[in-house]
Amino acid sequence: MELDLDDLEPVSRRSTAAIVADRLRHAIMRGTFPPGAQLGEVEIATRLGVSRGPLREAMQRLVAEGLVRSERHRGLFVRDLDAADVRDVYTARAAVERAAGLLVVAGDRTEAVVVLTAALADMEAAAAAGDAVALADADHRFHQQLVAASGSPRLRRMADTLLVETRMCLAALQDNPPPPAELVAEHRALRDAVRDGDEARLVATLEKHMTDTVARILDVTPSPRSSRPHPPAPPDQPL
Amino acid sequence: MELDLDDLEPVSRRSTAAIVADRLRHAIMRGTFPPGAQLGEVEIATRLGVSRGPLREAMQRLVAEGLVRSERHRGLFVRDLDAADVRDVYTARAAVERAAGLLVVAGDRTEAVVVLTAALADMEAAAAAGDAVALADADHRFHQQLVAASGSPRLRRMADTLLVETRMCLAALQDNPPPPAELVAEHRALRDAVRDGDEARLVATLEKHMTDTVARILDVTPSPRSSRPHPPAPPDQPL
DNA sequence: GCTCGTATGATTGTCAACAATCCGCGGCGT
DNA sequence: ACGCCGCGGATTGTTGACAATCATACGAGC
Repeated sequence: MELDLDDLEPVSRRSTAAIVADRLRHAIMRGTFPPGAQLGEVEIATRLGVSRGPLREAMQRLVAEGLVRSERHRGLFVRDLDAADVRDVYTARAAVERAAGLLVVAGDRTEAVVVLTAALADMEAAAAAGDAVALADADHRFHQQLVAASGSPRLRRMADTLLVETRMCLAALQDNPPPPAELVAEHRALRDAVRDGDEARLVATLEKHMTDTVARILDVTPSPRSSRPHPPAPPDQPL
Repeated sequence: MELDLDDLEPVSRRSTAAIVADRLRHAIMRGTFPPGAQLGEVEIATRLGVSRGPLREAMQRLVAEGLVRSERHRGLFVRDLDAADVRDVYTARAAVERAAGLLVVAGDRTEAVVVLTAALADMEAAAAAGDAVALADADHRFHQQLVAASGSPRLRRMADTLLVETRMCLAALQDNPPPPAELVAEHRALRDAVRDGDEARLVATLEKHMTDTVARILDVTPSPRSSRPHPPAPPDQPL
């Protein structure tokens, strides 16, 4: 008796707080609000067309995610990440994506290969076009769908949060983009490892990708203009 | 010129939203609000002596953590976890605690051994006294401090959330406690692995602990009174 | 007898105003 | 000239009330 009504989403959309949180997350990710910037409640509320009530709820959600820092009677500020935070984000990402990758390899990986290949194609296209932001978008989607393919909602949520923080880091130095060739090559290696179902190679490639990326970020951080080869990891210099 | 004023917390305490979020988290953890229960805003707000504004902010924080589920114009409900969620919590915990354990072993593990030994002693005392809730508390603290000793704030936050969910699972079947002897033994093995700095043994012990625990939980779930040995993992039976 | 439409009660979503607190600036005293 | 004190402006924290929405119960119609 059933038609194909399987995937009809009910009209009851999400709460406005969730929508506002998404909007703000996107804005922070894009760098619209630079790290350390104060988020005035009234301005943002009026700009989004909502009152301060829902806006504050959305802010609390972002605080729980660690994207904004709340100082009592001072205001809400976008968290600025120092070098230690960058390393921390990538160690956490390594832990989450490793677990997700193992689940993907252990399960049905055909669908995963499809979506990963699609994201990889977008990366290649963006790299060819020299579009840094599209490249970052595709990179983001690659890792997002890798974790999503694991079928673990908790790993997925953690990865989403961490990926937003990753974009925050990258937005701070988007004038100094990573070499697209290496990036694409590393992701292709990841896709290949998933395709072949090679656990060990997937894990090794993933961890190498993480350490490489954090090195790429931190090496160029201290002085964005000079590209000296390898200053041995400055202690804690802020971005 | 400095006295020992290092750890003086400023008078400006945290926002009330954070406080009520902590309070609610504790209540959910203890099982005061059973899974699936509706959380009436006015009742809880009046009971806590705050208005609905801060309470809603705290609720959004808990929603972001995945502890409560919000249905638009219906209300807020404590998330009830089925068997798949239990497995998911423990796979995520395994990923996080594995990474944290590796960081601990790679770094200065003397302090970690101290706090882990203290938590282990509490577990032994609770086990000897037959106090199930104290045992669960000590267990909680053991894993919490293991991750905290890694020095990674993001792993710490993830672990805290996951540990609360773990307690939610356990609260649902606290009338069917796990055998204390095995629990203590496994944690002692974990502490020993950390003490000896044996990466491989630590990881192996950790993953065994996780799979053992999830098996303990799911085996007794279908019919809490009958303790048949090993029904091979019921597909998705709710708690 | 069953189903559909309607009234009702309660709960959530939203808003605008009030109170408390903090930062920056000018004036005063030393 | 330097430091302390108080004030003004602005922002956040909180509150209570209003509007929108949904679940339930009851009665009419087929």
